[in-house]
Amino acid sequence: MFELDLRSRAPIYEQLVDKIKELIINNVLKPDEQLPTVRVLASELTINPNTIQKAYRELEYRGYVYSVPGKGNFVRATVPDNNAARLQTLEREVLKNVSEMLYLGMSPHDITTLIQRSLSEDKGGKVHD
Amino acid sequence: MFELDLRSRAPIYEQLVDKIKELIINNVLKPDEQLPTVRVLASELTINPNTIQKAYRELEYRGYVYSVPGKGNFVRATVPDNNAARLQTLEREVLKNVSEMLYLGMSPHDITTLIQRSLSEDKGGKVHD
DNA sequence: TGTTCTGTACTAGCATGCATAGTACAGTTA
DNA sequence: TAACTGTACTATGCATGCTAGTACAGAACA
Repeated sequence: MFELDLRSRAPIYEQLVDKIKELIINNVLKPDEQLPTVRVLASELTINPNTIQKAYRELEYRGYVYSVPGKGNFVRATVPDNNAARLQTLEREVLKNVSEMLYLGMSPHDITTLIQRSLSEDKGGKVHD
Repeated sequence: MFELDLRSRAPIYEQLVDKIKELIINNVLKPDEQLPTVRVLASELTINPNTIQKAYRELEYRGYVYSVPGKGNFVRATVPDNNAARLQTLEREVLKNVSEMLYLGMSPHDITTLIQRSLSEDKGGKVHD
């Protein structure tokens, strides 16, 4: 399903959360689609099932996944609702990154191009199909 | 000088690195300006001097600071030179953040406005004549 | 019904890393 | 010389990530 960097400083469960969240955002994992079971994914990635479960619980807490005991974990159709705080964090992050890009010598024009490209390349759930 | 979040999951020395780097990028700390000494900053923030030193060493390794034994730590005038890899990381990060902003319902127009605003608000740490 | 899948909830142990305290030494400056 | 500076150690306490192992309840199905 994806790769992990076991040598990274970032905890495995957090890498899992990040990658799965990304797949959901980019509509690779569709709403109500079942995720791999805890045990299956654990044996595929050769890590401990507890680590997978920790990632799934975190994803559920953040509103990206719901779990049905006895059945499995599934992609939530609705977008998490505390957008305001999250959006504010994202904005700050982007501003900081843009500042550093300028500091490192990237031109405002190239930065604008980068953003426009990402806006038109949106893989979002509403387009395609 | 700044505040720390002792309850954060992020290590103190890493918060220090991040904040000082930000001050340098935004030209609040000018080139060749002396940073607070290890011991002074430690007592101001009521943390251990070793933690400050760890942050300063990290900043030196990343090219933002140089240290003169017996004198102190100073802001480096030149921009770090392995820009390519760092810029690539920043680009990926920005693309990911923009994707999530779209997913959370922010409009492309608002995102564009945000970026343009940050580009014109540049505090010009480095002028690339 | 019984089997096997699913999620969930524990305990325990190990390794790693952060932060601390403490001590020490060399270079710089007044 | 005295009082700064950075730097380099050791040792300790503590939190956390990850693992192993065990156990139990709900769901699906032959």
